[in-house]
Amino acid sequence: MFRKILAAEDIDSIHAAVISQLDQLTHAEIHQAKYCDEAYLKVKKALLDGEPYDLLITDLSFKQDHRDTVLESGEDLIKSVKETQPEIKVIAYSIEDRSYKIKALFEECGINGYVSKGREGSKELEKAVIALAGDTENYVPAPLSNIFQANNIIEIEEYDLKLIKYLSIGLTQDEIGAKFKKQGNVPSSNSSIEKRINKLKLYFKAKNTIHLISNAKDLGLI
Amino acid sequence: MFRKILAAEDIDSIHAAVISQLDQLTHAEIHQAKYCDEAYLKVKKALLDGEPYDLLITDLSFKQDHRDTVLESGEDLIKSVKETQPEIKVIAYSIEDRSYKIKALFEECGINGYVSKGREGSKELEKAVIALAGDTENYVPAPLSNIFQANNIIEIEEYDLKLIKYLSIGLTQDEIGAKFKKQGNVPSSNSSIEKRINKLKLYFKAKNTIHLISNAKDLGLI
DNA sequence: CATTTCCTTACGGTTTTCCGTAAAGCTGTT
DNA sequence: AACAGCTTTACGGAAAACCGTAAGGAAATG
Repeated sequence: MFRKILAAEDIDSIHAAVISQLDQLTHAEIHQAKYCDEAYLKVKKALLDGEPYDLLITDLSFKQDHRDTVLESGEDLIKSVKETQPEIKVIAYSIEDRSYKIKALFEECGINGYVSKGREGSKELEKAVIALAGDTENYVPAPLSNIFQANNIIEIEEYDLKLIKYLSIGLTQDEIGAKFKKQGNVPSSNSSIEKRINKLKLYFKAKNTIHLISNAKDLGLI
Repeated sequence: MFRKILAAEDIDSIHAAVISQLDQLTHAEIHQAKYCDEAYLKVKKALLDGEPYDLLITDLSFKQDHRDTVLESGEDLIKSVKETQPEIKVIAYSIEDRSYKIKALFEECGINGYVSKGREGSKELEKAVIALAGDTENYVPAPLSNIFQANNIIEIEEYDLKLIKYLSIGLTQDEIGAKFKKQGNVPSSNSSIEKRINKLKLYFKAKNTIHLISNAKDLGLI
């Protein structure tokens, strides 16, 4: 079983529930964080002190408040943590239930378990913790186990999502190209971006970019 | 203080936290519901039995699952409950933090208190419960108290709504003009439509039309 | 190593949007 | 009738998006 657990979550109600639950389930030392940055610093410090966490349970979305923050989302946090301490186990605990998003979490952020907040969230969380405490490498809840079957659903990648997001916040294709270049993200040429948007328009049966973004919003992609 | 409280919420973690909190705070009989329909039935039954609830605390969004449901959202639930038992106090407890949405909850659903889930959600909830238990009619958390000041009301007419809707389904400004002409809707010239879109962009602080539609969707206008 | 294939980039021409200015029309006042 | 104030319409140039075609490059195949 785990010895030292960090729970990152900004909604205090959930926080309280998760902690009391972990307390009953394990004998671990349980710490908490209400901000991504805070969580990251704790992970880092624990590692330096030679007493690293062996499990991180984190939400994905954190509200912004007055504080200046470096890490803005659970995804950012997970990536940073996994860079610092690759062997740590991470469970994402979020309201998110879109399978392609969850798939991306496993593939791009390297999470080891996903639990969807909901009517049976606590039970699922418990199962995930127990599974990962054993020798299970990745825990995917049963109803989602199909997400890794090859070509199942949409083939929208991180890149497309980013593109759509940038469009939706009012950036021009030029600006998006510049942004991608800065991020070292390819393809980044105006031409490619244009082409990609075109593909997306075909895919989503949109007449123009406005329509595309409108559809993407309806589908909950952004 | 309240004697009988119903808490409706689908995320079990939050549920547990809210209930244990209410338990400590009040001597009330506390019931729970994980579905809108379930909550509504409980309110109705309690009323018929002559032992009505005097406080309902509810989330706004409930996940869909296998069940067939009549009421699909917290708003629906609140409206139905207030019709059935107008004097019941209702606190909405949600992640929502857009002030115009919250304002609408007070004005259209008749809620008596709003608490935003977040880092201090529990404390706020406690304050709201205490305030409403006294003779306070409506409890609005301090950071939102400005939402009822007149001048931030949105002045969007039917015409603008139609315009935004047409844009969102991919029509060009030309096409929209033609459509308006056919409907005998003025103004219908390209120039006027252009100008109107411009005003809307200013109003919604949008950089371009894509951004405008994106914002309009976020605001729930369409 | 040559060839094929796929992806990225470049470019030119057309359409649509964007933006400012100005004319035309309508209304109410003096 | 003259005038001011407002809305609608018209128009022209700049910017951005749209669309097709083609060149350049990298990886894969034989």
